[in-house]
Amino acid sequence: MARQPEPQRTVQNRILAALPPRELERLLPRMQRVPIKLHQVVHEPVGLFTEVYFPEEGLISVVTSMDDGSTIEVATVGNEGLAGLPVLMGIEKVPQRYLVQIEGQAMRMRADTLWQETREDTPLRRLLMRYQTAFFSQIMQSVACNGLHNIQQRCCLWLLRCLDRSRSSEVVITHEFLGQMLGVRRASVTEVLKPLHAKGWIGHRRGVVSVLDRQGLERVTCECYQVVRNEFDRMLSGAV
Amino acid sequence: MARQPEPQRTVQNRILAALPPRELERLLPRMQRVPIKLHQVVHEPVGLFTEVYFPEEGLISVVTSMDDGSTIEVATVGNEGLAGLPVLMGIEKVPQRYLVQIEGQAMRMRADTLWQETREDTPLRRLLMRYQTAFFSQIMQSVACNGLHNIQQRCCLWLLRCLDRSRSSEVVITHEFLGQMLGVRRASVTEVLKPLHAKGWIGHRRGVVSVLDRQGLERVTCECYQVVRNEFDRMLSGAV
DNA sequence: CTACTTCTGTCCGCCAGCGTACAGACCTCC
DNA sequence: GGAGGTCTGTACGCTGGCGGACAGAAGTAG
Repeated sequence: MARQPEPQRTVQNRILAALPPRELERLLPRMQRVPIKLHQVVHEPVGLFTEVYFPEEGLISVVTSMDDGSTIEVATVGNEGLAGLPVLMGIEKVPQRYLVQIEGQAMRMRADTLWQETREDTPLRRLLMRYQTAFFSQIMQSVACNGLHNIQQRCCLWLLRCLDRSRSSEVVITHEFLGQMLGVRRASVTEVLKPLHAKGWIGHRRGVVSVLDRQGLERVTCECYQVVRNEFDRMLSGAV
Repeated sequence: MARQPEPQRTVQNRILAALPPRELERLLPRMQRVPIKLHQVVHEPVGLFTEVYFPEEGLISVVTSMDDGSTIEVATVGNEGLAGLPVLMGIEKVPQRYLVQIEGQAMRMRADTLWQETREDTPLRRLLMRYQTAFFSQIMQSVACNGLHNIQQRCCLWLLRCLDRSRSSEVVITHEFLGQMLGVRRASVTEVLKPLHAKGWIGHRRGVVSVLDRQGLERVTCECYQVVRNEFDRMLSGAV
């Protein structure tokens, strides 16, 4: 698919896009469209949240580390959301790392601007609160998923989520890194990918996994994929 | 420990207790102190959130079920929090079940009252937002915990959390039920409790686990216990 | 006291995933 | 083209937890 240069006017972030046009117009000057680069760290556990990101394309992972050095992804943020909810809550520091998993671009806003813009009952605040609830559901579902589902299911889930946020069907990631996202050994990743490859659902290149058959993956993923998707749709569609 | 009848004036819920006195006084008439009974369901996935609960004593679990009938706890709410955050967000339905795990009492408020009271930038809203951020951290830590830690660690963690919310050291629960909270087999619970019993850290009665040695449990639990505790303290203490 | 239910302890074989290790494949840079 | 780093495939033994089952213990109702 040829990459079309986006006109600056349309925003691809679903929250921003849902704003009343005049409100969006008012806010646009306070934001900047910036590229988000692979493995760029948007927030460190030690630092302050000085800026927030509304992704338009690409994916930001929220990752936790344990004392023993093991890491695991605890949430993802794509064009349906915002990386920086704590700012909305008046909090500037959280113990998780936010890092870019898939390249793309995002609308960036200063943290204090967001804070000002959401103190009153504005359309933006309403939308963000709905998003927040869906985000809660996403994480809660992940708690359950990590407790109940096996590596292959979770690996497919992860690939599908990436796919939804990427315009390409190629995911740039090593098995080692993917293992860190899933909280498992590198070798386990290789092992669960093998049968998927054998069935022709995915392709390989060094450091790249490409999805060839979405339906295939959807068949072996756990229900968590749909549950979370539905919940986001419900929240962003305006249902109570 | 003899159970003292609480004077109606003091609230044991940490959020309410942190309100400015006049604000609390204003809100008290809009709340009711109610007992919360073992296994009482505070919110069903199908129903509406008509009321919210600020627990004073006892514990409310947030539980998710999968299509295959397996269940697992995804969060807990004690006297540090509120069961009903989605209401704050203008949402009335969530796909999780809220059920009482440890008896006690809570301050109950109508959902629409909470909504009205938190539309503006009130002290209650500020506190709830801080709580919300800590709650996010709790759930994220649980995602990691379920992905990385073993059953014994998680079981101890669960017992400790109960203990923190209970005035007694006895937790009324069957292995079957505890298994459902942890997302594991009933027999696995029996197995991980055995060594704890052998070390004299816990005692048994049919349907009851009593904690005899906190320190012992803390030694084998994963770091998640402290991480979450610290995060709640940080949020409720007012740090940014 | 008896009958019945429910809860707990235990045991079996089994398998997913772990830790570890090593060799070959791939890419990049010189 | 060659050297060196990095990524991937695979293998081996081990263990934690599973599914399933059953017997005995502890309550409960009659």
